Amino acid sequence: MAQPSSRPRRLPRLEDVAGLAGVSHQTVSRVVNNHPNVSRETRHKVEAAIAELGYRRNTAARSLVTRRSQTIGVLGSELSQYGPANTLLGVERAARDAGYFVSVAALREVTRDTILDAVRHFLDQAVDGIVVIVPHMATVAALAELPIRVPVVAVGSDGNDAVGGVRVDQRKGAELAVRHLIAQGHTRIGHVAGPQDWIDAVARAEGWRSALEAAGLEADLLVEGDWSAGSGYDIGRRLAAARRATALFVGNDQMALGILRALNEAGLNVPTDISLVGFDDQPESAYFSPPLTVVRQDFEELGRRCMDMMLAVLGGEEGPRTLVVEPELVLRSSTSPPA
Amino acid sequence: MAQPSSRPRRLPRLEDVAGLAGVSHQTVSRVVNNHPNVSRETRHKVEAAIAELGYRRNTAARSLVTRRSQTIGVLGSELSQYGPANTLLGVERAARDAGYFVSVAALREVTRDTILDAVRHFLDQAVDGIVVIVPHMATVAALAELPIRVPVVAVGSDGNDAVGGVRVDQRKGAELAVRHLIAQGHTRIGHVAGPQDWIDAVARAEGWRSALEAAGLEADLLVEGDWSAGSGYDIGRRLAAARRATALFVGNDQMALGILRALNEAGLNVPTDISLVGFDDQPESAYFSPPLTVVRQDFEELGRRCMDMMLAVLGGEEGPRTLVVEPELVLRSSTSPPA
DNA sequence: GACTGATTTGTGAACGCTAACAAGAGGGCG
DNA sequence: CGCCCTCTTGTTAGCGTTCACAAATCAGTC
Repeated sequence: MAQPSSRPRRLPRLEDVAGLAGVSHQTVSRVVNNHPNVSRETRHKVEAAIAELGYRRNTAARSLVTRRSQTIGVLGSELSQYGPANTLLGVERAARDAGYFVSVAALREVTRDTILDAVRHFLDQAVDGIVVIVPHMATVAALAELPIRVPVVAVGSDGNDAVGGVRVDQRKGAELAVRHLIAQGHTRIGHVAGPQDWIDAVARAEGWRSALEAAGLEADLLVEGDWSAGSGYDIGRRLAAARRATALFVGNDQMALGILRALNEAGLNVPTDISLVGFDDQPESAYFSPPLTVVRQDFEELGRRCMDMMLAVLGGEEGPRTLVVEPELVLRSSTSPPA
Repeated sequence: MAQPSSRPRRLPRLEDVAGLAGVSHQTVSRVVNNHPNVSRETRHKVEAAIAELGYRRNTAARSLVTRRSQTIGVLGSELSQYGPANTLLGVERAARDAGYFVSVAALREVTRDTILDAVRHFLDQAVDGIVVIVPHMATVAALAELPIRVPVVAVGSDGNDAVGGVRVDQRKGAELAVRHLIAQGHTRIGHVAGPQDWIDAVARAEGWRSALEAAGLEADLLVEGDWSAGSGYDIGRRLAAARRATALFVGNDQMALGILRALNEAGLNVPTDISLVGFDDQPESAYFSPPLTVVRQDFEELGRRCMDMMLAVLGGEEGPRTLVVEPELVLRSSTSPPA
């Protein structure tokens, strides 16, 4: 329990444990690595010595010889936003549970160069795999460009033979939202999209379009924002003046908040005058005025799945290279039949 | 430029570069580490060889001998929230700029055990330092408990000789908010606090109290939430019914959102019936209905400062062990003189 | 009781790097 | 010319693991 009075100047190593247990360093190594061929008795002796000395194996020495670092690199952008942040958390949890370290590189700006730079950073660290949470179109292209020697799993992308993909079915989510509005009797349904260099933004716009077309409705009211509440506000003001739609499918919750604010200022009521559906379901959305009907995606689950796929690849499994998570429609009070 | 047709099976090492440049491996090492005593000519030869082979130094081998891993561990909780997430980003940026890797461990639950577990995780990785973004009271105590051999900087804590501290002056932020309300003529100013096992929550409550007392006003209306919009909503409903205060200083923006929703439902107007000040200033707060007056804290700057302090300590500097960042009051339309 | 095969343990050599020291080259000066 | 000093380069020995192999032990069998 108590610390030994004089602290040794170096951390104990295999050799020290071996000496105390009266075995060779190799035997200790076998115990530490759970090799089968160690007698019960020896194992106990060694474990006792390990406990007594507080031995922990040296990661650097280990990776030097195994050429594996037990580290997963997570390359992310917009990591302060609800979605990416929770995906990161999911990855971290699954990784640490599996005995991996998680190294993070955040991109402030997403360009070919910043991506390559971050990947180099990870390769310098000799990560065993890279999880990419950079939902831009540019990402996949940039990744394909450089000969990475380690497995890569990219969130939001479709998998291919070089890069695994785990994503939420954005298109389906969009269809859920739009079909709900159609079912309520809306016929003029607009879409406030995210920037079209984002994979998800494109997929959501496609889902919006396909759902409308399937119902024989016109898909002609699309405006592009930048995901921020501010851009939602600006768009909301314009839409309030035009009043062409009775319902809006909005690319994310933040823009929906800005739109809500603009409509409110313009004296329009949600949902009576205009219905609104958001996307993501951050915890706050349930407390907007009015509470926002949304398409929910489970980001943490997404992150966990990424890591599952990564572990499978690292384990040499041949499994699927792409994995799709289902979104879910959550009804609240920002939608109602048109007046 | 082009890849050599047959890719070597191993990555090049010092020896390979040395062979190509016609020098010893040690000279190459000197070039790589920017040692001064290398002739200009040799340096050029070596650099050319490095470039030709695409040599990158092996981190594991390097840390094995230097006993330094060039890695900073970031221990965080609530990392999906705006504040902690941005602090992490600040740390990451500063760390990567300084040539460090950033390893993350996220706590799902903050207890003595989970903290110790994560610290052990980092020590196994032989991190050079640990940045702690776990704004709970329990943190400092838990950290003090175990003999960590590396520098620790904790966000939100006051520094002591064992642990460096970088924090925003929460108390001052609270005072700014409350003084603003007092200046507008409010005399019944309540506080919706965060959980009192959070360092910041306590400091904000203290600031609220001290500002009121300094003005000779009663500090008797304090309710405790859990930071979430949901708890803000519940509290808001109760306060709307009681109507004891004409202004509320709210512990964070999310709770303010919930309160806004509750007051709205109750038919009360903000700011006419009740003024509201939030804390943090997440980007959305400017688009609440009405836009929220807040105390802003610069989380990314906070993270950068953490890393600055860490680098100073790692560099052997004796500098200050505690660092305070100033908050700022941002006026929007959720505050006005009482009716 | 020697032979076979499996199980358990030990030995030596990497892994790729840096630190410490040694050696060689060159310059200034008496 | 010889001495000392500085600058540059090379040599050797670890750092703490794991891997490949060798050796020792233990049964079981004829």
